Amino acid sequence: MEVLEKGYEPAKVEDKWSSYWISKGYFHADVESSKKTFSIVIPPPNVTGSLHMGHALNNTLQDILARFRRMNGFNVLWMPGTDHAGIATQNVVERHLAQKGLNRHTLGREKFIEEVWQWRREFGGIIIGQLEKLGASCDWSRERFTMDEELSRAVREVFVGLYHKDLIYRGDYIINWCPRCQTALSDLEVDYEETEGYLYYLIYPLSRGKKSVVVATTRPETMLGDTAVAVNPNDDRYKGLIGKTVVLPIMEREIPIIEDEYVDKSFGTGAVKVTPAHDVNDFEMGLRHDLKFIKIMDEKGRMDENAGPYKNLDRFKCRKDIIEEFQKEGTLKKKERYSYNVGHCYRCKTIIEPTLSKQWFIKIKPLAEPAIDAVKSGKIRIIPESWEKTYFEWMNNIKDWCISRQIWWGHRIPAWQCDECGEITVSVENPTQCSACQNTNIRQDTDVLDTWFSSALWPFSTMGWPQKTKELELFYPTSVLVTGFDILFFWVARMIMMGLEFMGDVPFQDVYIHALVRDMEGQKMSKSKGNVINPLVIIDKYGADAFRFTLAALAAQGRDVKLSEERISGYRNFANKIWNASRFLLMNMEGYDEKVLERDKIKYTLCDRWIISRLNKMIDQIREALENYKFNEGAHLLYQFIWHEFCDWYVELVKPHLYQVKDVELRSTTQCVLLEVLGTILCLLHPFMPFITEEIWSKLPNTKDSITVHQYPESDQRLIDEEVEAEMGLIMDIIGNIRNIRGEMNVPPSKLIESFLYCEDEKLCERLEGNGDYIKNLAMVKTLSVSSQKKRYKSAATAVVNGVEIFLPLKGIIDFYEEEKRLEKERNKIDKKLELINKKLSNEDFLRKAPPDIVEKQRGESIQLIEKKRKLGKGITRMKELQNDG
RNA sequence: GGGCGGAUAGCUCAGUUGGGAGAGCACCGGCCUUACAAGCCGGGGGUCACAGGUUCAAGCCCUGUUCCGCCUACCA
Repeated sequence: MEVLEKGYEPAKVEDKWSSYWISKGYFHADVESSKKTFSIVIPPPNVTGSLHMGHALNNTLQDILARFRRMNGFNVLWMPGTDHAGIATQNVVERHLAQKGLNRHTLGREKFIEEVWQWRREFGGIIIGQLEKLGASCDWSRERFTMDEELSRAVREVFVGLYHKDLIYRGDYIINWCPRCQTALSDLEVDYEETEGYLYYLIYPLSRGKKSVVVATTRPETMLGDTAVAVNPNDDRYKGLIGKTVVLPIMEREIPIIEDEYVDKSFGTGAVKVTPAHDVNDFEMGLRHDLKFIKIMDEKGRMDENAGPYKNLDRFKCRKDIIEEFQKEGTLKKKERYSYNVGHCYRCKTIIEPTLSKQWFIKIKPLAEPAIDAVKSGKIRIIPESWEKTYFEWMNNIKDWCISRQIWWGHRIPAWQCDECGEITVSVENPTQCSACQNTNIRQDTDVLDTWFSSALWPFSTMGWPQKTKELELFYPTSVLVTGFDILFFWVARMIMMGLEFMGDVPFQDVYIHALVRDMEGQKMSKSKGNVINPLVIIDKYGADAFRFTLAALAAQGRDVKLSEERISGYRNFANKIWNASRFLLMNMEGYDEKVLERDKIKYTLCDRWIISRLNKMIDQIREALENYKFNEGAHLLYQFIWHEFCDWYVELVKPHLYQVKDVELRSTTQCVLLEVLGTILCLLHPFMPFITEEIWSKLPNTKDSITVHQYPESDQRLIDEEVEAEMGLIMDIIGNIRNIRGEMNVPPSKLIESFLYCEDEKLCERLEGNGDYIKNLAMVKTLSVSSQKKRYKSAATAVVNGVEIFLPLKGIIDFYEEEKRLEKERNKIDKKLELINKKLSNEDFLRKAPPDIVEKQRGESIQLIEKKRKLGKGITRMKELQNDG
């Protein structure tokens, strides 16, 4: 029999198993299989990404589900892959090029894209290997990339499909522009940050007369593009001015004063400067009032020729200069400190500039409606349910989705404009001529699609759509999507819309939304805060299993995960505990031969029956937890059972059985139960801790295949035995009470003492007598006498448990005064409980209205407590007497 | 402005047909007991944020208050 090394060293075994599982093809989803299916698509990490805590949590949970289902006989497909992450990747590669003194503009588009591919081949996708390290049981043979040819084909099909349904349009709209990335961003890609700044009050003189209007603004440079001043129609202050004009300072342009409900009378001066080409609201006012749209900045955020004297100035320098100019002219009425939200590019943090621009949009309402229904009807279940409300809130107020990006890395928009007639041709295959006039001078749109456009197709594009593949037939819709709430709108909602539109069915049945991983203080982990814990470092230090288990144990639904290293080391200890229990077991397997024992003839001891009963209860509870995404419950159940029931009690209880060389049958039975229980534990634990369970499993004498493909334990209700649990429970209580007395009385463990049990029930006496060895061994007592005849014990410490009185003669050791205090403390506790129960029992309403079983329970408890109190009282009296005697 | 979540032991948090207040860590005391000191045994510690209400019974359901997070929004 192989004996385990002392102490578990994860680093020695993890890689071995990772490659073993893959080489055996255990994670491969077979389309020819007739088994029921379970499928998950991974939220594809950015190809530039490296494993962070969010990934670790996300993929640990997915892996637990995948392994759980696989062991339950499902044909599991966990589809892995990466996302091309347009802006992020382009930025990374640009930085990379900059080190070589290159930039994309000098390279040109084609060369640059080749560089990105090159970069991807060299450095991209390292996260895949990191996921393997974590133990993720993805079907790696199916790894996909959003820019793969097949997936790009799907993107084009979808674009063309939507275009022909008039759900994609192109137009001039105000969009969020990042002057650094030089691209449009969707509303979701803008991060707003509260920023300290100033609110400037600018004086605009009326064209006629000496009066003027004062407008308040945080972005004075935009005044160069003002084409109106707006006031609220109900604002008496400005009643007479509507329809008149002011002269825009610097530009010397006459612009109208208009009325619009949008204007808030109470803010600033109640008069708003209107810059339709550089502000979302002003844009809409511009449309309503048919104003001019004057762009004053270029794509780099510099002032352009429409900015008059400020041409070529950076927008922030211009702001400064404009203010100086107003100051000089005496037309800056005042400035006041003001904090307001400023939008930043989510990728590079540059302040975004709302700009008028020609972009592609998806008309989203028609797609959103069925997506709302899918959740409303329960076709898709969002877990925890509380997120449904957030989903509906957003979906009901959804705005058209700007899908074009002015970058190079991504899916280029499959639209060609004719030089001749200007018509647009949209096509899956590259066209050679204009669809309207057949001219061959056509040029493809230079924009690429928002990365989330291709992500939205992920659940079916990865399975071969638009072809009708077996994968789609078998695995779509997927069983569950596991993701963080931060991409609920970016990704989840859009997948639902696209899935319904193109597959005619939802992309997944369940959406499990987990929380964010934060640091101990509850702060989001970020490089700038320096509070990042690197999962790879953690895996090296504590092992992937301990790490995974920690994440699962902390992943309570709807609550953030606050991660600390202490916690991880705690679960590392747990892994070690399992290791050592297994080590102990293997050290005592000598002579084990399962053939010696015939299943149905095995004579189990009480503690065997007890652990088997407990185990079978546990199996049901863990199954239920995992089926309901209660990862933390599952983890805690396992922890509790393995450590505090199996190790602390069962293994300790049976040690003497193993040392029995004479009673071969007893020894063999124990070996058998130990192996059975440990094996089951390992299976139950495997989805959480795949490596250590596989390692130990491989060393057990009664196992053949990999645990990865072993059947997940199922409970046998016939083995759950309440009577056995009660009886063992009583013995454990007795042991606990004796240990407690020893502890309180400072009796060293090495000191063996005598013990006496008294109880009136003769049958119980017999049973206790029969199981006396348990008490002797675990409570460190040398003699145990059980009797239904009450004797008088001098100088004995006492305890009462479930009608059984315990007497420990501790002559010379016991301090009567201390013992009296100990008993009194005990009695006080009982008094408190009794008080509460009596209050209930003396309440007639309670007796009349509460369910009978509850009342009965309380009565029973009351009787027990009274009896215990009486016995403790006697003990106290005795101690008092002894003190007087002494 | 709107929405969501949280407040339970020193710390981090579990706790759903409403009936037992719990875990891990930390702390205190005792142990190298032949699997494990990354361990074993024992112990102390809580007005379940506050105020009301429903109920025989509330950490849990309802109302309000305070404080803290997060999401979202078009007050320049």
